[in-house]
Amino acid sequence: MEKVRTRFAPSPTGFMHIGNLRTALYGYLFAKKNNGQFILRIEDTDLERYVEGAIDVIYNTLKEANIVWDEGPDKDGGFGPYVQTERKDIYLKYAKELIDKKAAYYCFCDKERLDSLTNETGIKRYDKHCLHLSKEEVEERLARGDKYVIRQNMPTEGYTEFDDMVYGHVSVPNSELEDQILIKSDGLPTYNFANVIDDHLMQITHVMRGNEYLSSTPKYNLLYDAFGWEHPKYIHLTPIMKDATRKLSKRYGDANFDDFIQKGYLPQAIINYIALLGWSPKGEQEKFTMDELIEKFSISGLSHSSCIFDPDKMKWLNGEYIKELPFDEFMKHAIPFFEQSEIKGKYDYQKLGKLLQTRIEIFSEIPEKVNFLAHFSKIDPELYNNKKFKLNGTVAKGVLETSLPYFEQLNDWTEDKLHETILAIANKLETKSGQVYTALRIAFTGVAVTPGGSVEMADILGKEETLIRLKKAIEWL
RNA sequence: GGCCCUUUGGAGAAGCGGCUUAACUCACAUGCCUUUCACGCAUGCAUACACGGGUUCGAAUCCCGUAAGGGUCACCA
Repeated sequence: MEKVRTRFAPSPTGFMHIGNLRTALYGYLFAKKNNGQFILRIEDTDLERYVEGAIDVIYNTLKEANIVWDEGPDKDGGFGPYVQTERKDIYLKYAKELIDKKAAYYCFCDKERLDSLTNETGIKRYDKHCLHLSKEEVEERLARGDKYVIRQNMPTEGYTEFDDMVYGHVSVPNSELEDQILIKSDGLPTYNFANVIDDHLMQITHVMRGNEYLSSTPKYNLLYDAFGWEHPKYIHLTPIMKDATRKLSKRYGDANFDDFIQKGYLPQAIINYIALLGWSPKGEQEKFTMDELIEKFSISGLSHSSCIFDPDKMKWLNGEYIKELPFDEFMKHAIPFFEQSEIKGKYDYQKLGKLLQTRIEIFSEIPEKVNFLAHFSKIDPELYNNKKFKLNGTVAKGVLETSLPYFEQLNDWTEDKLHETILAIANKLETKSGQVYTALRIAFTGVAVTPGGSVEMADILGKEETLIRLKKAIEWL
């Protein structure tokens, strides 16, 4: 088999959408699976949509996601340049070749005439008006400097067919194909044209892209045919939806890679999750490293139908990744979120981190999980009610009063000693230790749910503050 | 509207004519563990093959039609 070469060809519009990232991922996985190359090409032919710094967003996202390109604007593999605006002259040359072959023609129609072509259903289709211009007239108008575009001359009858590696055989009537513009009046190629030229020149063997291109694929093949070039293999990917009828898009918010990173998702978790969206591996494994993804990836696992992005499942996966992070790695991600919380600068982040690592699925949950520490106000006696430990406000009061002197006398304020102390208190009271633990935990924190038990809480609060809180809690009872 | 594509429980999906009284994962529920919550482990719920016709001894799996959803019909990609 020939060497596999795939490409990711984003437009620099400023964001890396999850759907785009998935397209890049699959292209990368497929290339690497087949020991091939993955090429990054920048499609910036739409000057109006160009956003400053957008190329860096693409670079950074791919790097964070661990998708490495073998060739690209910054990495010449002999097929450059890899930025379309830098290839402007190439396209024009090929367009002229097509004109010589009568597969394309100059068109001078202005916007008004084009608008007048609109039919009763509101759909306009170019009527090949300029195809019939005489050679002399064309040359005269060109010499005069008239604005022009170059259009592809489509057949009007018959069918154009192709085989897609996921959808199978697709057949489209040629009457549906418009004489699309190849070169715009600003001299730059349209996406459709530049794509064909570049994919051929860069020797791309497999074209992976969203299935919005499925119905225009015949146009591409007609272009390849006109040049006498071999078609690439096509792999069209289903869209990722927000719900049954709406596509996931940045307009509906938060579908960008960066947004997820900022919320505290791990790049590998995002990659793992989107790999599973629209592709399913053979076995039952769902958690994969990039290398495993490369090894397992196959076109046959690609889905035919659109899928709905499930934030819950991505969260769960992210939680799995968080749990297996080495602790110091976990803390590196966690610290910025502690800094954003209300306990900023107070309490031991390390100790809290230990408790939190199995309790969060995304890092941004940290503030809401620790903010309670910054508040301590009158505790509702109802909070002490606990059937299992035969606990209520009255019982709790006794437990707390008995406990106070024990803690006051405890100088070695460590988890081990705290445990011993609590056991001693339970012993003294002749009650279950759980009753003491629970009463104290409520007294120390004032909330029903905490990320750790009474010992951990006391340890984090420190002796001084623990005693203050304990005394207050007794008062409130 | 024309054309193209798609259709398995709430979500992702396996299934490729008999092994399917339809796997697995998330979500949800319950139990165990346990000083709360969570983790972990176990069980369960959902009672899902869009609908209608065929073909076949036999269909989620093949064929046709209908419906619904998506895409496309730009000097945007």
